[in-house]
Amino acid sequence: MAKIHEVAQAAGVSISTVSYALSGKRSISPDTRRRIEEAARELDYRPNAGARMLAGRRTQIFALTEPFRADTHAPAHMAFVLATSIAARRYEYDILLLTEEEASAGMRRVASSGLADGVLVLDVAPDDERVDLARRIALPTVFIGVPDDHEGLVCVDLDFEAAAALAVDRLADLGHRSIGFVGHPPTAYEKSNFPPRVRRGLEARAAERGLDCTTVLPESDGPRRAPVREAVRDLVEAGATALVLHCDDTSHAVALDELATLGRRVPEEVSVVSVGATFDTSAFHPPIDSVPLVPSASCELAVELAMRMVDGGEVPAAVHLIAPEYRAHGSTAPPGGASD
Amino acid sequence: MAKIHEVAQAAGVSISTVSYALSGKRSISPDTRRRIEEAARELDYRPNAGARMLAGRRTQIFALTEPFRADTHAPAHMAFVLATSIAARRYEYDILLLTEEEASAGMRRVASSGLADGVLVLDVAPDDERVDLARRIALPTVFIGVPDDHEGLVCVDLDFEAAAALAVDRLADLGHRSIGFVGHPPTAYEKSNFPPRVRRGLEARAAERGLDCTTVLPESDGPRRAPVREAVRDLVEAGATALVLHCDDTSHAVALDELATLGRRVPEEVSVVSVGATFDTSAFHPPIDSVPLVPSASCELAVELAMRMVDGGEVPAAVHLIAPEYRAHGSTAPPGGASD
DNA sequence: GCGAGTTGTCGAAGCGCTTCGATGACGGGC
DNA sequence: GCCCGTCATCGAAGCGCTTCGACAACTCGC
Repeated sequence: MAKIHEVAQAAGVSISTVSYALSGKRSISPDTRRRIEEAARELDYRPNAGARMLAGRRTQIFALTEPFRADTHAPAHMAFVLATSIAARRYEYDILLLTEEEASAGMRRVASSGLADGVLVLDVAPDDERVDLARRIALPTVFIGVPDDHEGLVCVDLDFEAAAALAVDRLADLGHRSIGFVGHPPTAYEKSNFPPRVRRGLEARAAERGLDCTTVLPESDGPRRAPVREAVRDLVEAGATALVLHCDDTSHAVALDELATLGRRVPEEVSVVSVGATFDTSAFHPPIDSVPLVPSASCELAVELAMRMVDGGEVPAAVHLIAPEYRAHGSTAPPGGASD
Repeated sequence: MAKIHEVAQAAGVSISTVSYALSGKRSISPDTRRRIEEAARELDYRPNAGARMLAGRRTQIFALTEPFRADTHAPAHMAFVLATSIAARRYEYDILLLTEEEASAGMRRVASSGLADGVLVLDVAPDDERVDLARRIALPTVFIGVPDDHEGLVCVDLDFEAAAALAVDRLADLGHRSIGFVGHPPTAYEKSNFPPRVRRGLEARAAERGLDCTTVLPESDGPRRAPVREAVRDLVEAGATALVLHCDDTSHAVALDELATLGRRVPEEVSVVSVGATFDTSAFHPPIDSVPLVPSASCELAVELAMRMVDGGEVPAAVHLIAPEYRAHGSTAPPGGASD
């Protein structure tokens, strides 16, 4: 743990010169800068974190609150944590984990001890307790997800309504007139904030385009996922020529498996699109079209907004919706037609 | 963000008195202490993190490195992260996340900037690159998991060999003579460090007890998990009266489902035990006996050891194995006998 | 009733860094 | 050739806390 003093000595300059050379906050002659950088490298110098926090007024840390609820979908969650961490590192920021009940107490603690420069809120519930807290603490806070009451908050999220609409448009454009929607289990529509948005967006656009749309929210159960299989069978037999899926990965696989069992080819006989649920639908058999969740997009924007707030910039309290993107993998085609 | 100065003023004492009263490092008269605590509460005072790091020589932060490998099992991983965080909070420590490639670069960075007091290493691979690094940095480091080369390291882990042996003993004691082992897919035996230990422990103890033991490592595939079903069928038809499972949750459920399909009752006709894989086997149908992974046990011990090292205590470089525990849920019985 | 502890409190010295204001050296315009 | 502006660098003042040593004010034991 070399100190700035040693670097200064090695480079034959004062410590303030070292500080300025390394931070770039004042101009330093090229020659001096080179000597300093060399000395710093040689000594593997990094500013002491505590001293830096105290003297500068940056901690270079964002707190990430994530209440690991019982219904938390681990893989998706991990993807978001990871994406946030990576996005933060781009700005030389580290992520401090605030879990569980600690989510609220931790936010308070971190705010009043000045441990973090900002807070990123993950796994947002419709009636999230962290909403009130965010309004009270004087720390830049960004929600990744949209709580019901989001007045005065900065939120970032995929535009789930538009995502669903995009899928509907694709199918409508191809000529489908009757589609089926396989959603999450019913409870998900109370505990999380986005499933209802997908459903709403889907049904609204389907109505607009004059499509017949049947929604099924199969219960989750054992390894057989009988309810999902049943849902797929019912929808297809009732005449749906396309399926929109908004459920977990296993249910996706099961739905495809059931279509295969029924002898319905994808996309020749049934088109399939996944909306706002999975990350990589190209690994399914067959690969399926999707309007995917893109954790990096949300997390990068969230971090960028947080950075702007830390830097004293103006960030309007608003819901920042990320435009969805359609990724074709060959699982849609005109009804009764050929692959597209 | 009240400062110690304000608390001192409010309580009518000097700042050093406040510091001592709050840290308990010197005796303070009960009356003074009360006044100080009251003032601190009133002002919602918390020592500034940066100042504390600088002046004390504690950051109150542990870095947690977790390289989110592609084959990382998200739910298990999350459970460990969570358990670590909770264990750390008991000592008033926070967790700083070091992900991905950042795992190594991050360890170096954190060590030389003095951002953390110690490092906890998660998701350890047999040939983990963090091993060398741990030996070089002058920061207390504890591995949660055991790399092949662990000389000079402090490691904590469930005693997987003993866990497997425990399951074998249970079955042997009940009178089983022929058991089947359903493991993870073959690749898991190269990338992770514990599957081989389970297998080794199981086969060794089975040999000791004179049991006939057949091992199958079914490939992982689609939602049907055909290989697992096949494995279960083959083992049972070959005469195994008990099944030891060391695979993911879905495979557990599939195995039970297959037994049901085959009309073999658990535990009357086939006993089933899960070893070192799942957290809660009581939710299966039927609930099954297990020697579970207990993230909290490993993580608590890891944190405790790290704390001891931070406090300058002597912690021998060694593998600290946690004794496994058998949890009965009624899925084992004497072969061809009644439930136990 | 006096020296020797004890106890409770205080002032001040850092911890390692950032940043402000000052200073000296230099160059260009007139 | 003088004045002023720029540029590169430096010294020193904190940032808010912990901790060391000092020191009154007591308490005892004899």
